Amino acid sequence: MGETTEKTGAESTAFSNFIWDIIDEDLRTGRFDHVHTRFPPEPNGCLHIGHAKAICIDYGTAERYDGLYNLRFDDTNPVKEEVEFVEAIKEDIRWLGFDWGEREYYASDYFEQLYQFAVQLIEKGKAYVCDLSPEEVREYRGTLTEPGRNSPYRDRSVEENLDLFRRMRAGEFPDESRTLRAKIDMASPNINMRDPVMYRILHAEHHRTGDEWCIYPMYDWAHGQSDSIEGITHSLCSLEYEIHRPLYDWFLDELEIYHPRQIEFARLNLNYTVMSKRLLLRLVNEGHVRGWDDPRMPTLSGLRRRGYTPESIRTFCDEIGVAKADSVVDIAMLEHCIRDDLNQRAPRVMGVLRPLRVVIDNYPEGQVEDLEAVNHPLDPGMGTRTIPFSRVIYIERGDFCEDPPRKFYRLAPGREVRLRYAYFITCVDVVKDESGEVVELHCTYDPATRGGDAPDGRKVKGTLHWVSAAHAVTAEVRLYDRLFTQENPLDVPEGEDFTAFLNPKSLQVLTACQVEPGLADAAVGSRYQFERQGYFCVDPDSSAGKLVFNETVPLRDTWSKILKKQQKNK
RNA sequence: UGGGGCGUGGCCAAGCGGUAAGGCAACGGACUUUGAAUCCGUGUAUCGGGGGUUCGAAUCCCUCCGCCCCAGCCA
Repeated sequence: MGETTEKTGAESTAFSNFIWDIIDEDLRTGRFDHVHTRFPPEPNGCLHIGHAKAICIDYGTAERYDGLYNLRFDDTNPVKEEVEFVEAIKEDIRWLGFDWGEREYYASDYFEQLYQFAVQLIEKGKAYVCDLSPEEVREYRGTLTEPGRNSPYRDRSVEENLDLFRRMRAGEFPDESRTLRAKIDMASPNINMRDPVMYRILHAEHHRTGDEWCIYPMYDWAHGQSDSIEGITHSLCSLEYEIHRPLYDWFLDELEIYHPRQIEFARLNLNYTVMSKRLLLRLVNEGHVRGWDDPRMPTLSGLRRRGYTPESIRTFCDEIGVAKADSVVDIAMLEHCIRDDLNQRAPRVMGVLRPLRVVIDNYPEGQVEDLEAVNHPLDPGMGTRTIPFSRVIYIERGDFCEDPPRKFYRLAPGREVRLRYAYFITCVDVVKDESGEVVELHCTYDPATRGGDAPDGRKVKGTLHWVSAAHAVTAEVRLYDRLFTQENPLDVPEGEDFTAFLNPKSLQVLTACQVEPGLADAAVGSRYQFERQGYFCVDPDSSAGKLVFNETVPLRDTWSKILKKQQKNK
């Protein structure tokens, strides 16, 4: 992002993190003379914003040091992984703005090499075929406080192990009947070192290798060697792998192959949402959301559909920083990033979400005026447009109050306000239905205030957005709120489930919204600021004649704070 | 409980022995044809607690406390 390593002192301080400190040191001491990273997703689900953080760290670090980065799918478990996810993941990463070029790899590319590595370990007497059942393996492993016991198959001869392992590969044994295990130390205080499984038998079809294999490497056995094969210098990963590092070191050292340096950082947590593929999958499968790309989901596809820009997500990832402390980032930080980005780039339009009909009594029947409006008050380069004005318009229901509270400076009986880019109007009458609900307003306008300025210099406090009733386009607008009502949805009472905290009002659909006519042909994905309301994005559900908008994020709303304070003081 | 990590204002997070950056949030005010944006301003931070070393410690040592992770033939 325009950052170079030649920064001023202030900038380089602001952008430092402990990973870069380590890499600086590695480069200085000559441990490495370049930087090559990788992002290693498992294709078993969609990427979420937590992955975006990891990608920005992995790829951003490589960019910072003018190095390379790989994309490698950790596809070592055929029963969980699907091609659809590899495609979705690639799309998400590209959308985020990263290009891995030709360096797209798969752990499955290394299956044969990994097999040969395993044979090497067997030959060194460092791995053995174990016939213990899954339950027995668990029993033999011991507990956190008690050491494990050696497997009775631990001392098989090299020849027997070689033969058995070959036959495992040949498909002679059923699933779960045997495993290949590393011979390390069943008494290690680090449970990962208690003869971990390297291969398991899985008669399952793999999305890339088909039925070529019926034994598959465990992640722990595949990961470090994959990094080594690819010449990764800095293997950046999340904290939970820290305790696996001794195992990765052991494998690499026993194999005597190139040794990357692993550095662990804390994964991203956001309040009011969940960030695990398993839970996200449940939300999808149980129908709590409409899919992985539901705009309420923290998935990249969801955020994209919601209207988030890739730039805003990358800025967010930069701003939250990188550290080793577990933390929960306030969703307000993310919202700030998208507002900041959209404020600069989104053209402004007017759209009335909850229309209230207003008749301007003294405006000539049948007359239509084209009024000029700027597309972006901060960027004249974005040009202007015209908006039709006529005798009957719609304003926002919330912009009228019959008995206004203090400091309410919108429309009320007898009050004058400005219609943006149009005229000053004064409310002269309120029409209600039998139930007492306001259904229509009558106003008068001041012809001298065309464009929104009064020649006599009189001021109005309020400016309202509006739309001409005869010209407006009807649209559906989907308003979103946080998916969960509780900051930490996982902090559930006994017997409860995180779904208990699902926010019933996370989606609100408004079907009778009226937007300015220029929006009729808005392209799917285009983003706008509906003035005084928020940022909206055209949803793919839109079709010719049917516009659907997603609310990306509302504008900050000082008035609602004032109101809340007033009510509290009562 | 064994092991591995982590604890800096409400939330992130700099800091690496010389006397606590920045962002978000919050709260004032200015400005305003978006109650937006923008601009100004506002925090006594027990640097998890307690000892110690030092002229001087968030930074070094000791100790205690709290939180997270590991007992998948998941990744």
